[in-house]
Amino acid sequence: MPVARPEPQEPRVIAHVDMDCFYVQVEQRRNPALRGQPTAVVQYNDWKGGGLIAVSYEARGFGVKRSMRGDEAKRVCPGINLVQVPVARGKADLNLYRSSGSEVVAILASKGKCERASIDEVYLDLTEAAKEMLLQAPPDSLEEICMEAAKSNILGLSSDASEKEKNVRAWLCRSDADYQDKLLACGAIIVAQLRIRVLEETQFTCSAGIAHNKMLAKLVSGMHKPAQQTVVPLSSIQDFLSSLPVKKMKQLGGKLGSSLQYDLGVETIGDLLSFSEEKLQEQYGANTGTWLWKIARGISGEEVEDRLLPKSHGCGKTFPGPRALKNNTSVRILALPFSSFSSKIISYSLAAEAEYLRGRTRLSCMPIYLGMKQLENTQLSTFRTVKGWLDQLCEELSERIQSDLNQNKRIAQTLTLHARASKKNERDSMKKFPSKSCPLRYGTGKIQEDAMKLFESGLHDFLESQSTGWSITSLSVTASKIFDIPSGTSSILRYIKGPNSSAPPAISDSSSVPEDPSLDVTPIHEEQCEPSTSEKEDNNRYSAISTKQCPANEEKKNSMKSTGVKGASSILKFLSRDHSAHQEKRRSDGLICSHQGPGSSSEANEAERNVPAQAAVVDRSNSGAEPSGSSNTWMLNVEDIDPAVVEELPPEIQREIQGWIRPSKHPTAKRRGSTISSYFPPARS
DNA sequence: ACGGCTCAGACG
DNA sequence: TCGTCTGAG
Repeated sequence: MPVARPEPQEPRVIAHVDMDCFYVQVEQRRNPALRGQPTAVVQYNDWKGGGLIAVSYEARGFGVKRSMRGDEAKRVCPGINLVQVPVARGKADLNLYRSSGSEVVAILASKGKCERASIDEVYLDLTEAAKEMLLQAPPDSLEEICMEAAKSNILGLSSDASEKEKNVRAWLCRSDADYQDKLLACGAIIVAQLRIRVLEETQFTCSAGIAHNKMLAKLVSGMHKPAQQTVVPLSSIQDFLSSLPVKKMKQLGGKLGSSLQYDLGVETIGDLLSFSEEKLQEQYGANTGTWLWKIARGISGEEVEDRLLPKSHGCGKTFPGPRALKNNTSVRILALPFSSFSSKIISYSLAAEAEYLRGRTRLSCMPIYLGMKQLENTQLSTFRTVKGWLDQLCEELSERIQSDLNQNKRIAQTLTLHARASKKNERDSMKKFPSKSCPLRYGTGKIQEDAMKLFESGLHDFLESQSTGWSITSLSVTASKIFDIPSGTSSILRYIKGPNSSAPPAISDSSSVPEDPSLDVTPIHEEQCEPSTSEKEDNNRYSAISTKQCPANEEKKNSMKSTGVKGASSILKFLSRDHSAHQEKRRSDGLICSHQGPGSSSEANEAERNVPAQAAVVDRSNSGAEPSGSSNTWMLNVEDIDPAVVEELPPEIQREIQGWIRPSKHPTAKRRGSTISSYFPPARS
């Protein structure tokens, strides 16, 4: 539900910039032959020509619409070019569009506060820039208003055909306008210039709205498309809103808007004016009521956030209808001679059969025994299918958070799994599959492992001790709670490496050791992708400690003393717990609730939930040297830090490491002694 | 059995 | 806090 924000007293200049059929433009830039042609971007071409997700304006002229199928589009526009979105790991891959969007954001962020609102939209707060212009070079002093600005659409300005551009110039230069509209005029000129820069530097066109708040800017940015901008002068607001259908207002496109129509008889925003704030609050609660009252008057206090990057990364795929992940996709029928389901027909998956034929599955797993055995078997098989997809999704997610780490120095702290599932022939089939989350550990393999555990946990809750006939219709994994890594983190590195890297490592007994070029660091891809999927060129080159390859503790200490410690990788490796111990710990402390059979008690489970386990150590020492702003980053989970090793470090270093640790808020999470058990605190006070 | 895949934010 | 729900594009 929307909520009202206190509005700033000072007038603001806000712009909303919206790329024109963005995915199409990205494809047109990649293949210029598509320019000027009716074109649409589709995903999943196999079923009815795929679904359209972007349509060029030429194609729109033929009546092609978003959310037509490809076949349908061909019907109304036989000449249309259908471009498929890239596919990777069996799913749509939007990275091309994401990175193209970033190009645009980088330009638009140059003139003021910039908020990335979606892959192809931003809000700008141009207040300061507009004030500046009004002081330094007001529109009426400019001998020539830039062409693009003169092509603006001014809401409420009489748009007589040939005179329009002249009128617009006049409006932009009006010396008798009130202050706020003068600011808007400056904003319009700035936005026009920005849009030209975007076109020049990216070849993309965009449209924009310029107004005093986000709501109005957003409302008009799409009013004149493509490649145009629209300004909302103060005097035009009431007329504009009064005739605006409620459903057009952002946040009112869904149930709330419908409720306004059907429960209050409100058809336009203007109709809202006849309701008192109290009445609206009574109907929709204090927050939403006030919000409604205000938006009816063009008031919106929402600030433009200073944020160029997304707050979360998610990867998902749906498995609609017959493609649902289930144990009986291809039906084999087997009548059981004796079982509790003796009269029933049980199906099992082709995958399980194939496994059996390959000799990978033991006979006892095949459905020749009792009903229960058989159920286990079919579930195992479904798990395998789910795991396969989950692994794919996690692989993509891992890649995305790693490049976020390298390029933006941000760490995600929470991993969430969501699924949709349905039960066959169950009365309670309305029940939803619960989402589950846990602390996020970096590394493809770890993410895959944790995601699968989360899935099992969710499935357990979903099934509630029944276990037949379930299927999965969607899967997604999300990384969220993303924080900037604080700068000045690794004094430990400087300390250990010495003031400059030529100095001997202070921590080592042997005083002079040649600098080791981090050979012992294992790239995480190699570490964790056993079936070696097509390894792409690592332009996101990050490295992580491989716990697998850590020697045992004693050995580690010795190697530390004898060879010295060189570089972040060695240090992190040194700090980390050895792999088998780590595994034991995980099993006993249970970062994620492990699957519990029906009837097993849940109190232990309760105590082990939500144990923070994420930490990071980042070597930013060379980040200044990297021109791209991307530098190698080493990660270490705090749970992998060996407290015994830490104890041997100098006190100030110990203190620093302790500083990474935040006490668990969960008193039930019992720890032994000084076990490091918490996670790296986010960057801020 | 079809709009798929993302994102953000509010609420309890 | 986590999980659910709404809404947007």
